[in-house]
Amino acid sequence: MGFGFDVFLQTGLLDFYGKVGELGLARRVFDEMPERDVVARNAMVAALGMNGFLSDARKLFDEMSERTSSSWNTMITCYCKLGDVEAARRIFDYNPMKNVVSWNAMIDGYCKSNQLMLARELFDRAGDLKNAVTWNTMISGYVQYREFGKAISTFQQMQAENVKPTEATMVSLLSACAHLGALDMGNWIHTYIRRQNFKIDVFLGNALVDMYCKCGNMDAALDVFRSLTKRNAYCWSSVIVGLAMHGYGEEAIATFDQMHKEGVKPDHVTFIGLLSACSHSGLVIEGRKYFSEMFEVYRVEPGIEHYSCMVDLLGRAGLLQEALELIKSMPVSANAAVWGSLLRACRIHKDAKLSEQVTDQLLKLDPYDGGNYVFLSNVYASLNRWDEVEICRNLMAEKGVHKTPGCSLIEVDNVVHEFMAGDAAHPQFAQISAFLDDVDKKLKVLGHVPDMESVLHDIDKEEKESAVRYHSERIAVAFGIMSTPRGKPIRVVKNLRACSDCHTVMKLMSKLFTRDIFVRDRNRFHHFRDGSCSCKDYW
DNA sequence: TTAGGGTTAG
Repeated sequence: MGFGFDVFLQTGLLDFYGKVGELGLARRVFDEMPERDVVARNAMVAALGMNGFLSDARKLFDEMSERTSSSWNTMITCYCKLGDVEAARRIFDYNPMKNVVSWNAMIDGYCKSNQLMLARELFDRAGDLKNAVTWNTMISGYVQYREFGKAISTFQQMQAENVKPTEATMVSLLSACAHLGALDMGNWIHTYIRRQNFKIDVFLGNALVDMYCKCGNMDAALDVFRSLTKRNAYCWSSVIVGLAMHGYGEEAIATFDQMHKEGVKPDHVTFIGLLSACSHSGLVIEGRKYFSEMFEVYRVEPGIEHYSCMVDLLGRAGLLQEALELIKSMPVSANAAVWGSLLRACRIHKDAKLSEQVTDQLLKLDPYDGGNYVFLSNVYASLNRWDEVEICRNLMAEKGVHKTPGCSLIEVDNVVHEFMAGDAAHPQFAQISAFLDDVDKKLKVLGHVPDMESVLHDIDKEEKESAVRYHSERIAVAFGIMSTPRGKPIRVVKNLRACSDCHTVMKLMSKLFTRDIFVRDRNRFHHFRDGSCSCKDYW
């Protein structure tokens, strides 16, 4: 008995070392084992493969006189994790002991290598063999590639086939809701979680917190957060990012201090949240302090996103020179996002001279770099340099880069409706359009003059006006007001930043219709109420 | 005791 128990313990230790990346220690345990059964060999194959020694893993696997289904599945997983999905597929096809784990590992391998079609093909071929993990793999694959609608429809299919969802299913679905801003569905999932008595661990807890933050219900997010018995850096970061998005700068800082007190180490995402919180609330002194502490105290290396937050913070506060100095001191060269932050600040503070200088810097960026096309084209357009705009657009077409079209989402009666800028595809578009015309007339009476600054197309004034009116968030909000009961808050998610004219119109609409309007743009939440916005026009 | 699914930002 004693002998067998030793092997049992040693195998556990070997597995542990393999999983925490201590391959040397794993090897030593393996070499010193008096008896190596198939379980120990499987664990060693996994330890080698997962730590990058695929050929050693393969050699050990090939030498095994006896194999279990785990042996085969370990090889499939190792090949997938190291990016050789074709090799994994060859093992999968050849595997004489194929079981549901083999299918799941292979489907996940396709998902993780951005081959969703192949994943779905296998998923469909798996037929009745599928278990909850198979479904979860497919659903999380869709969420990872931002196919949120497909994730939800796959979940509905899972329910139709009477497969019981698990905590992992809920985590993926909540992530989809967070991205879509689908609060009603998120609430439904939370209720479902309670009814099923699912265990709310750090994964599920964080998914709930994040969903409530991103869907604009900060109170519910904090309720869940406070109820968690265990919180990791993800949970803290989600709350801090959430508070930042809602413009609660002081609260974000207090939360960060609490995180520090509880001994949870912040990561780079935590600092993105913290610094953007300072930025949204104009907390310059605090922002400077945390930026310098992030490496000195917390050993988190500032990345370009953190510099971007700081440029934004300093720029908004009118410290344009300091922002410029910071850009010059960056260890990596600035990208369009960083220069763009400074350019926005120049516009707010009406510094034409620096604006010109920054524009020059922007124009020096590589036009062949995909990320720069759109920004450059807008800069040229603002200077009325239409030839260059044309060149940028042609380059974009040539390279197959397309400008991200403005897109807004709104959930009405458990259905997420999607609107693109100037989009006439929605079945109720005629009514929406008439409604917006009517709103326009009312706003003109109130003295609203459309601001065309953010419509950078070489078109005449009248066309510009209609292009503004049909920005996606405006269509979505109009649709929301038309299709929901009086007094119900409107919640819209937009993929880009709100333009200044839409921002003004939203304020007026919140007063005109006595509605709370929440718009989550790329940067933060705007809560429009009674003619003003929670961002205090500072965004 | 060995094999498969889950979270923050971009």
